[in-house]
Amino acid sequence: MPARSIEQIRNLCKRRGFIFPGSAAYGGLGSFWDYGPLGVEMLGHIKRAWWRNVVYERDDMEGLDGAIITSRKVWQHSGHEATFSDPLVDCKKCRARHRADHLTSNVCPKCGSTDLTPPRSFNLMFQSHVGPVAAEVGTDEELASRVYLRPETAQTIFMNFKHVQATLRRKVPFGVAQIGKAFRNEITPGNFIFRTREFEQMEIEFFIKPPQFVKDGEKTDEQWHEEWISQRYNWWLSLGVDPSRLRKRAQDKAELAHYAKATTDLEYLFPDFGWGEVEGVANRTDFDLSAHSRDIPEADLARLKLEKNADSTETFDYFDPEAKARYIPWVIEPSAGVTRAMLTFLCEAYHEELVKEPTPAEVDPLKVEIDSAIKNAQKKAKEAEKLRAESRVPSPGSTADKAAGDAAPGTRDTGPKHDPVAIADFVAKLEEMKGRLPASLLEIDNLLEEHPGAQNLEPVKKLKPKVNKLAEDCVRVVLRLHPTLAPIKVAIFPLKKNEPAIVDIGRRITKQLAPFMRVQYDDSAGIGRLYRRQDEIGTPFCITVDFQTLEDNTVTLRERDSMAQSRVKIDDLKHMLMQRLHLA
RNA sequence: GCGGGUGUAGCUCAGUGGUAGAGCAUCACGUUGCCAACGUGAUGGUCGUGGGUUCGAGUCCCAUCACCCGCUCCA
Repeated sequence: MPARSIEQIRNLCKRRGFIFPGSAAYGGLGSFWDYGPLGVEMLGHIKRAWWRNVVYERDDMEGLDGAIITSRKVWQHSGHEATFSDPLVDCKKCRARHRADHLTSNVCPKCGSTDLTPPRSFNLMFQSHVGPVAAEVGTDEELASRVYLRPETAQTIFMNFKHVQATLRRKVPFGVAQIGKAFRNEITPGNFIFRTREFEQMEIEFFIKPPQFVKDGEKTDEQWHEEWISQRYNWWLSLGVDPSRLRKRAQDKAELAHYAKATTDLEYLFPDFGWGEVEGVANRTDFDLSAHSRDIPEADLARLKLEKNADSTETFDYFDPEAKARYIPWVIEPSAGVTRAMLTFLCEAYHEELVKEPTPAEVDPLKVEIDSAIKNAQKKAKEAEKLRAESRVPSPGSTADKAAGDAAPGTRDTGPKHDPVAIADFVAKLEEMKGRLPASLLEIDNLLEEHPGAQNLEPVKKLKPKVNKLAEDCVRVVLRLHPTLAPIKVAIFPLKKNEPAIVDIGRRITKQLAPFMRVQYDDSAGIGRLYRRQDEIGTPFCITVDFQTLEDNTVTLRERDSMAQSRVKIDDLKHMLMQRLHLA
């Protein structure tokens, strides 16, 4: 079972050195995060895995690393300066928020009020200025020096289309990959690192023939689009994401960005907030390359709803030697978030497992308490039922309803605090799980914590810490990360830290493996605790140097997921680990 | 930005106006023959921040910041 909540992941990330809140000593800065020693390793692994897959393993791709700070002109002509901002109005009465450009009149569609705030514009791009002089906002001088932190890496790829094509002598179809930071002043960041204002992208612009030049037997833009969707989908699966939690979803026409003919999102089923986009594969047509080009024919400008570009000095076209024609290529864009990928892999890898069977002496008292909790819950359910029946008598408009009368439906239930239906469901589940103790210990722990029917019940409050304590004693947290993604690859322990011969060998193995993989030597606790620590950060292998090592030069190799142990010759360690970690 | 909630040690929390605490974690020493062992000791907090009330504020008031949950956002 993967993570039950983002909170679990956030805690683990902070506690074990993956991710810390940014600017923490000064109270933090919203939506900015610092990646710690383990986080930076994992980000690096994600990026390398992606780069290997889309650049090294293909024969039609090149790489690029463009500047983050980009001329304002780029974003004017890409359409971002005009489009990448949302004029918003708030309804003062019901507090709903609407896009001003989606309202047909000056009336709130939710409550009908006309008491709306004036539209306020949120440009999603961070801006700065090149040069030391600060000019007054909006003046020609200010606009001349204004630059934007790129909101997507894509545009620097478009700017370099001809450079890459010419210097690497590429023929269409080919693509350019880029990994780098992007910045968006999001109105609503949140869900930990899912949506942040500074994030990292992995983007490809794959240049293909425009439809009118595609010959029989060649792939159309739609076929290329499909192919990239499945390519990218498979990449996520190859790194351990379960297909039941990854889906492809084609965007509706209304959802499409200003540049796209079609977009399919890859969505992961996150805890707490459900399906969330982790990658978008867009068919951007020839929109961007045309937008940045001078000398585009009127017909094409009209088709793409573009203005004539008088600023650009280039035309981003391509001479196709086979077709003997010059054209502006179309573009398929697979675009994923690195930081979002990290959250995805962490959620997917997070597991809690019962590794120790609680004894009957520990479980039996729990059963007694569960029985009394069930009895109490049933009593509360009956009382609530009765209360509900009575409260139906006074009609809406009574004093109790007045205060909540204007609230949107579902915001506050002023009725009895117990919901008989929820309690009945809770009781049924608890009964069933009780029958499966001790195996169901974790499920009960979760049920007491999460189930709506369990809230506000006194015996449950008493029961919860006891179940939780026992669960903690019997559980291990393990990140079942794909070995490629694990921040630490191998941990090395001496079975007895006061035995110089054992310690020496442990340190020697550490030094021997260090140039090839991230290793961690640890002698600061008993062997069991050392294993658990590594499980929690997803280290695939642990090596223990023991007394037998002194006799036959073998060590214990312990595998994370199965906890199985085997003996391996020290001389074979490096080779074997390289193989099993996919490093060789 | 608006509404609701939260903020005390790395973590989980106790502390209702009178000398800042517990458990876990971390570190040191000893002990320990493979899955969160034990003993002894130690480190660690201007109680989110700033202001106010008070002889005295973790506690009461105001402001502010951050996080969480909602509000058409998309990597």
